[in-house]
Amino acid sequence: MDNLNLQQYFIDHNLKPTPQRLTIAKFLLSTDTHPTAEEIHKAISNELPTPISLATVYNSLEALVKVGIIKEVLTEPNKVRYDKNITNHHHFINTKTGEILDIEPYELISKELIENYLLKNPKQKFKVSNYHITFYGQVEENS
Amino acid sequence: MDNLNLQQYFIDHNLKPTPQRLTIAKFLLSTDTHPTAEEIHKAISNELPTPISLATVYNSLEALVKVGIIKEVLTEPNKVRYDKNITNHHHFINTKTGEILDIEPYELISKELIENYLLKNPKQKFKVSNYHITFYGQVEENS
DNA sequence: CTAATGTTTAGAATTATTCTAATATTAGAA
DNA sequence: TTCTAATATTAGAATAATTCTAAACATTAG
Repeated sequence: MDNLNLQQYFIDHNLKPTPQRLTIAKFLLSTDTHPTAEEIHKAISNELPTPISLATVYNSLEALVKVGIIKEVLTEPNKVRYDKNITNHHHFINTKTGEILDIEPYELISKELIENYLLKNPKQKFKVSNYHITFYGQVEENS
Repeated sequence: MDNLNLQQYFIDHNLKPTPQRLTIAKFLLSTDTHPTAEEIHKAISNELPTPISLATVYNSLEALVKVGIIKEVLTEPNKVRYDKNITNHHHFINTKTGEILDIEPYELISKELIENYLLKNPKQKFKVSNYHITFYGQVEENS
């Protein structure tokens, strides 16, 4: 999403396209990493004419989550990371480095399979609206 | 696991079976919920002759995680919940109530399926050692 | 231009957790 | 048993991440 579309997206979702929010959103959309609020704050602090406060980073992230442009990722205790969202997807955690990789949701499991699976659990009927898989393991780069 | 087996398990894992640790472990093994350290502290505080400190609850939980009797569950931002573990399993989060249900891992996805799936991601080779699914949705009790 | 509304800010407050260093308990040796 | 070394527990301080507060600022509608 480029700058102009981002502005439009904000307006369409009743969110004022302030420089702070735009900068944070642009930064997140430009990276494949999953930074914390602190990390975002550091990363963007020299991209704005005046320093941005950490509170604004938190406020903005909350707003961006609300309009569905980014997502929270919970992988470590007591730390929230943020992920440019748009699509639903899964995560692979490299157990050696802690790195988080996005995994696209090619049809891994069909909704039917999931609901049948959950039916084995005898006491309840589950209506699954969404699911998220965290894979743990190691990665070898292909040559 | 009963009291005696618990003691033995601790000893086998080089963990002194102190009253505090035993009480916390017994409490967790007796519930299907996924309480926080605070909640555990409250729940057990009158099961011991002298009051237990919150620091000990944290220390004990860390020790119990280390010996593999319980697991951390990360479902909400900035909150760690604990789960009697033993088996690998998944979680269903009731989006209405926030309740967390354990889902037994009947063979939902085979390891081969997972690794083939991840192969679609072109740049890397993944060695999956484990995976965890969080399902989100609603629950209807069966009559 | 002004009022109303919404946004950002610094710093205080809060929450969950970890650290510290003093005291108590434990398990094993004497 | 009693002693001792190692470990565990404790209260309270410290820290980390986040949220709150209330003042200042900016933007928009009239």
